[in-house]
Amino acid sequence: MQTQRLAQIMQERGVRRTPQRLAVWRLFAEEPGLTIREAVRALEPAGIGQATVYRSVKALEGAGLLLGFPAPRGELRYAAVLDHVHLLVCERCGAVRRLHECRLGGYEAEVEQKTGYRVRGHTLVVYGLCPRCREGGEP
Amino acid sequence: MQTQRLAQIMQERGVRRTPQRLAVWRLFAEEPGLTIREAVRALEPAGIGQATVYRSVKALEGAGLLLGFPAPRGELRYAAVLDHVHLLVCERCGAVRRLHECRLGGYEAEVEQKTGYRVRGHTLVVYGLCPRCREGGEP
DNA sequence: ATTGATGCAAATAATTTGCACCTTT
DNA sequence: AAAGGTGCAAATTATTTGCATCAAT
Repeated sequence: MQTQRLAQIMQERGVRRTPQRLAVWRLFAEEPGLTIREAVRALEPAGIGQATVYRSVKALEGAGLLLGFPAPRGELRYAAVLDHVHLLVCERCGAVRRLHECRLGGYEAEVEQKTGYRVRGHTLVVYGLCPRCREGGEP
Repeated sequence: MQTQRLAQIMQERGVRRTPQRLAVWRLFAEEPGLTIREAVRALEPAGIGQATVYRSVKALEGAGLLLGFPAPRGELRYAAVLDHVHLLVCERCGAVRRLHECRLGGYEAEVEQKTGYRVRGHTLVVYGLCPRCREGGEP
């Protein structure tokens, strides 16, 4: 995968590159939309302690390598991010897809002008029903 | 405030209009960017129990009247929403502003076409530094 | 009247911390 | 070496639940 670029970014941003953090990131890259708790369970067999998972998520999130987003039921779920990612989330079954177009470059500049904020990035999550759930089938 | 429209939406969506829920909504309208826990503390003097606050937040969120968004430090914070709202969040001090333009109508339609999802809405959170924090002053 | 909401207190689950030891830089 | 990360178990916080009672439709 883009392990290359990942390592580079970690170095640039002063986040130590440990096997545990790589494992955490890879998990969220393979299965975007997991809960931290779910990640803890998934990584337990690999001998990674829960405290480490929590700490890694924070470190990676702080470095912009993981994106948290609120999911139905008030859960906070995460997805791995390298550059810029928009997500499409099914409200019924929780499926997560990535969207690759971004129309917001100009918008960000405009916001900077109007508000005086220094904009660093944004999070866009589009919600709806995936094709299967539209049909009313089981999630 | 738009208590009018709020009541209407609650009725339409089958959410009972109780004084507690109105109080919860109003709090998040006045101070967007609170944590549920912070709301619990704020509403305690009014005699609203914590279980009620948690349940109200879920109900209002389900009805699209409250929007959750991930804040720095992995916290999930909420803001009141009537129609469609975009948020601008300061990563340093946590200040929250509303943004009123939305360029994403066409984008949603396009996503529906390309993905087969039925899109219901979206959440946009723009992150950055507010004017005060840009200067490096205390939050 | 019926159905659903509230408060309280207790139960459960999620997250953080202290510490000795091991890894990255 | 120095700085920081890890695992474990314990401690702390956050969230949910059961139940009797009350309020909204």
